Amino acid sequence: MDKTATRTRIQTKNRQAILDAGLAVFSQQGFRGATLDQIAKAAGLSRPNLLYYFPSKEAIHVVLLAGLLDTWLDPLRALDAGGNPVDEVLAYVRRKLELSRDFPRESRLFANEILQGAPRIGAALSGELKELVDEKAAVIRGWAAAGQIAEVDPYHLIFSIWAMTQHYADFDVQVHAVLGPERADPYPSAGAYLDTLFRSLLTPRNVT
Amino acid sequence: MDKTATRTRIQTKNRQAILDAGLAVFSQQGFRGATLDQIAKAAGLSRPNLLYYFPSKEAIHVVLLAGLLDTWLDPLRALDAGGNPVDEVLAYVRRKLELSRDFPRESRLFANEILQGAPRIGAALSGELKELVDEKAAVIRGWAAAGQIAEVDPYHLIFSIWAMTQHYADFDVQVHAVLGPERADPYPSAGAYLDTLFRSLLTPRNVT
DNA sequence: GTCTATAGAAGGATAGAC
DNA sequence: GTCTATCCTTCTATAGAC
Repeated sequence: MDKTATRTRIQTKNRQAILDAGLAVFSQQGFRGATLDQIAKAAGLSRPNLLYYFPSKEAIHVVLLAGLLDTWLDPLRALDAGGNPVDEVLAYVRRKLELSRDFPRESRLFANEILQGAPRIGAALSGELKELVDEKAAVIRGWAAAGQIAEVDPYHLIFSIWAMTQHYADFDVQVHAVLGPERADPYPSAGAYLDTLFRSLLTPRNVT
Repeated sequence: MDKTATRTRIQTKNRQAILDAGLAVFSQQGFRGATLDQIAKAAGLSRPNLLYYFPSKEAIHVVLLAGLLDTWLDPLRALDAGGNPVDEVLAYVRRKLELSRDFPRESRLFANEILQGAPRIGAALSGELKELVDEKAAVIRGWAAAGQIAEVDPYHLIFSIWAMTQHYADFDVQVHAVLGPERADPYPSAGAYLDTLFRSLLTPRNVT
């Protein structure tokens, strides 16, 4: 039996409203900084009613974090050892940037969790995440050894892709403050810039 | 009269201990997530005694944030329009990375403030910060127009430098989880990587 | 300057009527 | 399923003794 199948329409709707509100509040205030009042208000429910759907504040946070890492890593999983090396990396950058554009709150939720020392997903970082990165780092190292891309540290390459793409979601306020109102949407130009940046890094030259 | 001159030795010492403790707690928990108890305990004082030195929780936070942006921007201010373009940018990257290595808590304090929507330094972002970045962006644009560096969007160039250098402080936990215990200090290799990355981006080639 | 005691507000969670 | 009322804890801040 699928648990969701036993839910009425109004249950599904309210659960979803709470998760959406929780995402908004937790991603901005962090777990400790968020209050049930803020979440309830954003969800359009009373505080006790909210607790009818979730047993505790933490339960909401846990549901939000679960699966987040998965979504976040899907683009890296898609990196194909059999594809064209430069294209594969650039496609990864592009997909990661799209995630920041389309799911900025999820990105900030993740950032908050890491800033607070990853109390809830620390294990997944040194487990799942490390394994996947090790695997893909080996792929990238192989491409470099074969002369298909320039010699780079694959770990720092991946870190730099994460840092730069997530920056547009996490530091959104700063980006907009600096660019001013004339350049309201930074994503098109950011995409072009990152494409140029990583292409110039990876394209092999001066092969001896 | 310098206010600090009128303080006794014990006042100076305790004030400093509180600010240091506040930095540790605020940078990890954010403003709302931090409690006076945590700060007092970290400073080795009782809670009422802490409030003898600072009138409120917010007062501690304000002192910590004041001057933070200044320190953060000093390396950018040092970018010299008269210097060698590529060297100037690479020196900026290096200095910014050193800041992350030497003051990771300050970096995380800043990250928390931005994630929360920059309630206390939003004005400085669209004022001071934007002005400085506009000025330096014009310098970089000039270098590109003169063919001294490759054509790049100067704003995204600066964003990418911020993102990648601060990443090692802000996402420290994740970086260490992925690299594992064997590579405890990521900074030497990060410095080399970033040097290569921005050198390959900026070095002009295929001049037509 | 530091402590104990405590006020007063806010926050998480539960009880029970409807 | 939703509400009012309420309990209990945590939190910021103050009072006042020492």
